[in-house]
Amino acid sequence: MLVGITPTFNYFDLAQAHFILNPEYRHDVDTIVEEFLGYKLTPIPKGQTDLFGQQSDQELKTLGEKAEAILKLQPILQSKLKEVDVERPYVELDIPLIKVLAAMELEGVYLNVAFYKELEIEFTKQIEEIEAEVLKVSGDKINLRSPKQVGELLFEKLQLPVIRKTKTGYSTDAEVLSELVAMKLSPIPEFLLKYREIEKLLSTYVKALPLMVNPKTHKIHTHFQPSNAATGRLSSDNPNLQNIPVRTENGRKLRRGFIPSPGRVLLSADYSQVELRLLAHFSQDKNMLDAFKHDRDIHKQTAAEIFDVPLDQVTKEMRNSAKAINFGLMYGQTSFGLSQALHISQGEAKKYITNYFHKFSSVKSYLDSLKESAEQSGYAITLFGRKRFLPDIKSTNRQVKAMAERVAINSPIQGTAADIIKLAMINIQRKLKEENLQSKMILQVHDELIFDVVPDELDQMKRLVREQMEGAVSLTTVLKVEISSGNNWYDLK
DNA sequence: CCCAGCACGC
DNA sequence: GACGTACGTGCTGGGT
Repeated sequence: MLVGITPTFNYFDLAQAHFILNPEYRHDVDTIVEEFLGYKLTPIPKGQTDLFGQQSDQELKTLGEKAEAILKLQPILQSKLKEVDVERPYVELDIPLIKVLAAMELEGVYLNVAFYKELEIEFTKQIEEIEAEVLKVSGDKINLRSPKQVGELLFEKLQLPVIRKTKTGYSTDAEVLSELVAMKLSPIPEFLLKYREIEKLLSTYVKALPLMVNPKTHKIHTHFQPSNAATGRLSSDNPNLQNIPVRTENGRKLRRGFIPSPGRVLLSADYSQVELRLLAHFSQDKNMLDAFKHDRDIHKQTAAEIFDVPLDQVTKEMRNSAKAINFGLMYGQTSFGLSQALHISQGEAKKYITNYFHKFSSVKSYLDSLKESAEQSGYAITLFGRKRFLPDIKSTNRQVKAMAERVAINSPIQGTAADIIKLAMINIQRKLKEENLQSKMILQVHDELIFDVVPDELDQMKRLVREQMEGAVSLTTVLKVEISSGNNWYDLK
């Protein structure tokens, strides 16, 4: 499509078929040929991948061999899809999504480069100020980007207490630094936290993104990878537009640089609590279904249940604890993990979890059933029949088995959410064409879609997008979508 | 060139 | 006694 070739027939996609068959593997032609045909392709020499340049006879032969292999593989993989009973996600989701993703990539998104240049100056100044402050206190000049040198400064020179070690030395991550800040033994840890925040923003986003603007289109064209995440999610790279900061105010500012086409506006639509709603649907837990039915604050509702207080007596701390439990549920979190997240004792965390499962007993039995079914069948499966094979679920190594059990819990939930938004994207793209709309879908961030919208179409777009996202599937719980529009990504909140 | 450590998102 | 929450991408430093 990027070179002007648009397939209009029902095409076969080798990588995607292989991804559906076994999402954890690599999906390049060479690997698949070895796996299914049992021989090795002649390697294509570096720098000879330009299909439209001059080719020597040897190069043509090598390329021909590859094309022949793909042709041979098609019927083999297609019957395998049938045999493994995974045709549905292939035919209904992943194949129709390919053209949608190509259109989104080609469309791209505008970046306000001048704004990023200003941010670069501002952040660079801050970095230099922090470097000067640290130098003032510590005496010698070190590279603050080096965890090794930072560790030596904190734990040898300054003799601060070692909180945790890594494989290679002292741990200096944000959690460690925060603990050191709380001890008030030195001003340095606080400086380091600030330094890390700003340096991350500078190196990964502020300096990097302007370099990714295409000189012809003046837009950023991310690549959506449809076969990189084992749960069926998409990933985004070159650049990754699925991890643009939002948590800190400094970081969130970067979203002001993502702007609509001239004369247009951005529109975002995100699924509210989609994974917890899926958990409610799958488990059929009365308490949870009821909370969503009345569109209550799910974390507050959970807190009221586990702390056994009326809704209006739920404190911020109680809600926060409940939120951590809800979050951890879907990942198979342990009492240790929860205790770390909430800064409480492991015994206390264990009580929270026990109490949760007492009140939400169907959730407990559902999560147990996921483990049992994975052990029995050998795979985890989504609502649309996407499978993820889990051989480790039978491991005698407890740690390995425990990891597989967490995957057995998480994959059906995360994967079903991915299936649902894929279906919504396919349907939205079809509707945009049917209704002859000029607005474009440009980004997907797992539970959120972003559109570049013609102002005259705004009301129609809001209605269409909500309808397609909320109506993608019919569940015991309703799916809820939150919509907003604005003149840049920051304002979509 | 690769790995470790770290940090950003959902 | 160790382990300890899913899925990703990408930066820098440091050793080979």
